[in-house]
Amino acid sequence: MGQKKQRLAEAEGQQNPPDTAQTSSPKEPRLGTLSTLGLQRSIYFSSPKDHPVRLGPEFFDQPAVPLARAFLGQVLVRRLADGTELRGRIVETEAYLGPEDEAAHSRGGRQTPRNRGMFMKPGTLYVYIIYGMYFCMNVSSQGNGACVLLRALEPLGGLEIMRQLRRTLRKGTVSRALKDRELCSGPSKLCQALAIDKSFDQRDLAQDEAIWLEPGPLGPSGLAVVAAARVGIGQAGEWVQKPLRFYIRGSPWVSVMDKVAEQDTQA
DNA sequence: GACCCGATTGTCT
DNA sequence: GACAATCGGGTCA
Repeated sequence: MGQKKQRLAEAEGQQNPPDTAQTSSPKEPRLGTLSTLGLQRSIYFSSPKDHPVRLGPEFFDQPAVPLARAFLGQVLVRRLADGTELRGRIVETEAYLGPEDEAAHSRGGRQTPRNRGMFMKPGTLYVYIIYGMYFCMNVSSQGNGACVLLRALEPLGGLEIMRQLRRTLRKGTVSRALKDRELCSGPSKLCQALAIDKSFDQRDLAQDEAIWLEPGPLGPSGLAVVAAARVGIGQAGEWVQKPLRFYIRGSPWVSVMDKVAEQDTQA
């Protein structure tokens, strides 16, 4: 319990980050991340003319579980029509394994117009509508019908824009200002905050001009990662319990913490 | 067509 | 913690 308060306190302390919509923190030099990641630039990074560093197709070409882990710590960037860049560090993901995974939309090999993105090349976005009013964003991985759901971000830049987007897209009328921790702490919240809708379905995260992934200051290595059961999958038999949700331990930005899983992962 | 359900969120108690 | 909101997509007749 005190632990939670401490996390909250830490979060508040980390808040007020300069709301630098277009720049990354000077304390977090991007150089060095490549070696931290243990990746080779020539393989994992491409450098389109206007993006100095973005994760290329090879990054996404791995099975869902390692890809879900690899996403942690990386920075999702969304460029709006006016050029504003919104940034968030990925802190929580879920892996969906494909036909054999009873909780996946591709279970049993089902392929429909809606979930086509799941079967497209790794890095393809699969954005769908849930509960008639929210969006969820997945990224196709290696493996037919397998993908990774992005569940939560630590907002890094463009917080005020995110707040506006969340405010205007939320139902209801006049509402209080959202705290930073409420901006991207859920799969549909992050879609709202980054203005991601159905029009992003089947786009290529490795190529698109409006959305891409940059290597994070820390990358996934060196992070303590918790593996927990996925959220919100009711009837999927044994698949309900499988530890296919991954989040950064201690991060106050995740949507749901799982204390039991954290203890199990501790060892 | 008709019907049912959902990888969620926000509000109220 | 319980529950309503809201509608696209999947399934079945």
